[in-house]
Amino acid sequence: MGVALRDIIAEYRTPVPWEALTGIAAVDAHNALYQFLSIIRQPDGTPLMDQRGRVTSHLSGILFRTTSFIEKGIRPVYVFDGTPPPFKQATIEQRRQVREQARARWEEALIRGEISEAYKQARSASKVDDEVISTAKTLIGLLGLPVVKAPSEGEAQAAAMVSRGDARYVVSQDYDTLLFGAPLLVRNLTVSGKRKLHGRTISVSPERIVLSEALKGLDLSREDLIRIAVLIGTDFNTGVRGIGAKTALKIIRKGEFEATVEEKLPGLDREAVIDFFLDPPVTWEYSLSWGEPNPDGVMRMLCDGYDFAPDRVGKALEGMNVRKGQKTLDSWF
DNA sequence: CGATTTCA
DNA sequence: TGAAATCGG
Repeated sequence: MGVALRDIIAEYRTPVPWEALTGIAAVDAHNALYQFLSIIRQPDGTPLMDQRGRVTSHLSGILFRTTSFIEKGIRPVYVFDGTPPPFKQATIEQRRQVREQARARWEEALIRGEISEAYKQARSASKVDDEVISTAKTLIGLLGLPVVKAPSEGEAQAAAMVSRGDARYVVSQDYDTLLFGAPLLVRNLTVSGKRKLHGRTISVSPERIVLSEALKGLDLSREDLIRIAVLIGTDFNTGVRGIGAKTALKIIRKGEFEATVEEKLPGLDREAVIDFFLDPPVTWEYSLSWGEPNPDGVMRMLCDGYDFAPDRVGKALEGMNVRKGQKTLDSWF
């Protein structure tokens, strides 16, 4: 779900204009899908669904964001998760329980007629399941974009692809990719530039975090940053209750990481977690090739399959380079 | 969230 | 016309 590094990383975020973001972007697919699933909902928490009751929030999100990226000169490659490491199991189980509780609370809130509470719980009940992943991959393929399947964590794979120079930056809301060594992370890469916060609409713009700048500014090595994350808690270990990013930073500065772990996190295999961040399983067996979008295939999938309105899908596709295959698109109107 | 419509 | 409201599936 992401490491709570925000309190020490925040000052190294800098606004970045869209024009500076052209080129290949390694998108943390799980992060994007979760975002879509959790946010694209009705006020009572009901997600977008087709007539058969299948969730379509993520398909809407991918379609419109991807076509918009292409128009802006951004070439996204969606990086998906592979098999999680065994020591992530506790986190996975805990999240499952949180989701189940949220689902129950969602239903209860609906019965009481508490709409905003229902929405909040529905968000927490979101799950990026196999169906979401496979339908997302199908749509991404029809849009002509490459997909990379990580051997393990998608965030690690995306970071490695940027390190190697196959992509310019990672797109994610989470800071975990920095721990995996992503040289450049871009957050808030949302098209509308608006977000609802406490019922108010605030404007958000893309921001970048350059890992080397953050490490230099904090006077930390990447391993130190990982140690801070371990104290706070990561996807692979629970942190110390009462220790946030600021406190963890002080502990690292005083050289008390080992002692703190011994005392507060007994039984934690800290080396295993640190090693995983420093040298995670990644693959170089991928090919980044952008094909032509298949407008007819997209229309068939979304309109025939999931009850999307042809005019809206067609309009989104027109923004892409559908010069070829224009005839097939016209035939839908 | 992103697109579209409504409203001041 | 631009920001706010709401629609989409």
